[in-house]
Amino acid sequence: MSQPMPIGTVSRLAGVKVATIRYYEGIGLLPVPARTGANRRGYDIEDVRRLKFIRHARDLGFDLNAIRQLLALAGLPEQPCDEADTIARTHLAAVGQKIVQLTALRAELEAMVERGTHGRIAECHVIEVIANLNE
Amino acid sequence: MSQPMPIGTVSRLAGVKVATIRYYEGIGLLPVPARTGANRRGYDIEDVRRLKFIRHARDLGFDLNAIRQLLALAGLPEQPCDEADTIARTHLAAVGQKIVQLTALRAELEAMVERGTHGRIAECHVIEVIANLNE
DNA sequence: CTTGCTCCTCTAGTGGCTAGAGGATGTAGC
DNA sequence: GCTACATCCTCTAGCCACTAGAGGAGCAAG
Repeated sequence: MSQPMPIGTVSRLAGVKVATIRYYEGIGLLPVPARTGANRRGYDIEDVRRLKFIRHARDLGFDLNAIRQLLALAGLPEQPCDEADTIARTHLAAVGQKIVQLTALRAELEAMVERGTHGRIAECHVIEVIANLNE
Repeated sequence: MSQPMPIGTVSRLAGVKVATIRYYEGIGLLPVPARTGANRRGYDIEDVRRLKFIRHARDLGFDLNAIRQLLALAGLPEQPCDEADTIARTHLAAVGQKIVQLTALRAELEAMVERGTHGRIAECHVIEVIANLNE
């Protein structure tokens, strides 16, 4: 068997910070690793794979709860993949919603900023708009 | 002079929750109000205006730090409004950035989800993509 | 043997609130 | 006056996903 890796190595290989790895262990997202004689955590390739999975899912915007479920599913190759699909679709819908919101927001901000930067605060369009927004 | 309003009334008028008003007071965003004999906060119209300003700015996505600056500027009508404009433009740029990011994300999620929901986890496209994302 | 890196644990902070405990006061109806 | 009930008070802790830092132990190279 291969030597266990120290946390710093796993961190580099998986692209996840040392502190974050310990955090994931604390919340039960990563299994508690064996310790060396000097009380250091020892990891193997499987841990690196799991951390990469987590990081990729984070990059895709999944929250840790969703990732917890996805990890559980990934460990059951015979199960149907409906559930994983549902998680992904739900997230996709949320991202779409967010884009819609932000796009509306951007339009409002653009309208607000459009008029030039000249003048005193007393006539400042930005301040005015915020002060008098409908309702 | 008008009677001071209790916090619940201000809350209703400004559309800001009671707990949030107290929170804003705690972080110095809202001036510490006078108290009635029974130790209750007493507010006036000016406080309602300020809270509405804060809420509108929050709705526009400004963070409390930016709002703190905008409030300070709003109180100086003779100052030039460049600074307020800059704050708004900076925020607008951030929103634009976020939209770009989320749009890219959405494309990735769409590609991931596109293939049907059929099959076992072992062939699940969603899990596969997350497990093997580049790098 | 010293320097400097990595590792350990533990605590507290980030932003912007929200929820709840536990108690005092005010108001309305009877 | 009494009884509900709403509203107010303070204080603490929780949310999410980390991050930062203190304070100390161990390990490898020169």
